[in-house]
Amino acid sequence: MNFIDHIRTFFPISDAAAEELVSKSRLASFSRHSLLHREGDVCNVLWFVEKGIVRWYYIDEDGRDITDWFASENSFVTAFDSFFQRKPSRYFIETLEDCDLYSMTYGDLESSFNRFPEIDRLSRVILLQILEEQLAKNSALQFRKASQRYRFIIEKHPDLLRRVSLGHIASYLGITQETLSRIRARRS
Amino acid sequence: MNFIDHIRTFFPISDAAAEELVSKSRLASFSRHSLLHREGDVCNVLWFVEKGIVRWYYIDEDGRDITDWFASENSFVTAFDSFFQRKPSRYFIETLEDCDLYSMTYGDLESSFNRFPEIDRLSRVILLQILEEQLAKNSALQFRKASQRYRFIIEKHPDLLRRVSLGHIASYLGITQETLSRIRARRS
DNA sequence: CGCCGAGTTGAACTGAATCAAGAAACGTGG
DNA sequence: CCACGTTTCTTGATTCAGTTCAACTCGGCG
Repeated sequence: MNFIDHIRTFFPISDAAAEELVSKSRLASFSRHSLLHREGDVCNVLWFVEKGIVRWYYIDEDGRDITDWFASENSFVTAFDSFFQRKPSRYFIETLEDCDLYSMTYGDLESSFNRFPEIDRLSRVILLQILEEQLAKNSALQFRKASQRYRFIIEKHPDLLRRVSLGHIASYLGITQETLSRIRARRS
Repeated sequence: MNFIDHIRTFFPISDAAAEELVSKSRLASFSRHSLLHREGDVCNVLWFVEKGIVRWYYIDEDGRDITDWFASENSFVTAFDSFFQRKPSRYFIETLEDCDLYSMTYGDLESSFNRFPEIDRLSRVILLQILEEQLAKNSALQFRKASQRYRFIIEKHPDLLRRVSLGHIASYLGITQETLSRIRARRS
């Protein structure tokens, strides 16, 4: 599935603008455990996951590797704290499987913004989707106990359980791997 | 301070677009504990806090009232899960002090989008600010213990401690009021 | 065959929730 | 301006979920 088809499921983009986006993007393959973006860098690329899954994480004050987000097929990914605002990021992005990703540079997207106001609007819509998922994750984790957090994954992102290692999921949920393992054992 | 002045601190808006926004917005006063928006409604208004402080919260599955966000002077507020996407919200918004708020309806903003692409872009920039604060809050809370969460408030939002009741801050931090009270007692 | 990463299991410890009771602050009306 | 009720905050005792640390299992792979 091409990313234009995906966009059209939620945003009525014109053929001209679609053409523009396609001409500015290119498809590339990455083997698993490729580092797409590194903390401290200004992120210059917006990716769209055609196939595979990537992980978005940071290293906290205590040196722990904490997963903030996963993006699998039909998701846009970039260092959202960096890409649009052109400043160094605190996140890393890595592939967890072999991936096929469309990519687009900031410069190209910027010039598309100027020529097609609807692309500007599209980017707002995508940001809203991201924001909304963040809010949903927040309320699923804040103040909830481990078993409820696990249920969140089961209900909202069941595919992750099959594709991602337990340790990454545990840090995504804000619990330890051991606790997640025990919870999963209880209900099986 | 007018909201146009605030916008101009981070976005170079033209006089024409500024004029448009001013003409579409109006200033109103609300006494403390006014309910600006209710769960289940589609939020029709974007507010800008000229004076005062508002709280953004939801009721979770167990019936607990959980504060997700505070907005004080020079912040934009709306039900971000509802306003742009025109669907029912799961959040409430209420004033915590007597407030002066600029407001703008969705319809007016929508028509401004069409006439001024830069307003479209401005809204994207504002969304990014919101998203980034959410990300920062996430990483400040996820996996951190109560005393570290408290430090987050002290460092990033010290004014809140003076203006907002302890119970609201505790739920914002994802801990109980009793725990917050004890932490605060330890260091003072 | 033996190593290695990923997952499981166990035991001890601990931070925070819960429940319950008081103290302090606030504001409303007499 | 005081008195009362309400809300907000503090303090204490108990309980429990989840972390930590450590050992062990399992399956794949060189």
